[in-house]
Amino acid sequence: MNYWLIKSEPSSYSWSDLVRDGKTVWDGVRNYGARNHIRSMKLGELCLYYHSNEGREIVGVAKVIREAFPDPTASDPQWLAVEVAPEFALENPVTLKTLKSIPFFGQMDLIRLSRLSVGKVRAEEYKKIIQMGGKKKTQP
DNA sequence: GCCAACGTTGGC
DNA sequence: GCCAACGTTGGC
Repeated sequence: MNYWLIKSEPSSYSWSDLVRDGKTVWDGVRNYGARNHIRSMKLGELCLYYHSNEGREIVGVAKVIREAFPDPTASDPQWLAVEVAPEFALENPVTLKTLKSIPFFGQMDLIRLSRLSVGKVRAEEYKKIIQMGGKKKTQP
């Protein structure tokens, strides 16, 4: 079981958009590192959902409901997409600032490679973030 | 709005 | 194959 972190600017597609839609195709990734991560995503694996630029915080967790397939928005079939659905929201979003202030999280892709749109998350990191944020029971 | 980090492109 | 120029992303 792997854990991931997927980034989106709320102005283009926010967590609440995902909740409203029930699921979405995670497309538009045009970076080799991120693409490799998408390729390793397995059905049922969980992704921290991070809002970049506005908010700069992890707001919820999404689940992979379809494994990698050619990105329908790309003309080149090498680019891949997955499909994700909302799993649960966080009671208290965990901000980038908080993560940066705790040395434990210093190894995260999110911190080290700030431009990577799909990053890997260690199980311990995932657990701690959920602990800190708290599962929201009424969502989605 | 600025700038650092990083990826991509193109000239040589 | 190197490297400068340029574009994009994302934090601040």
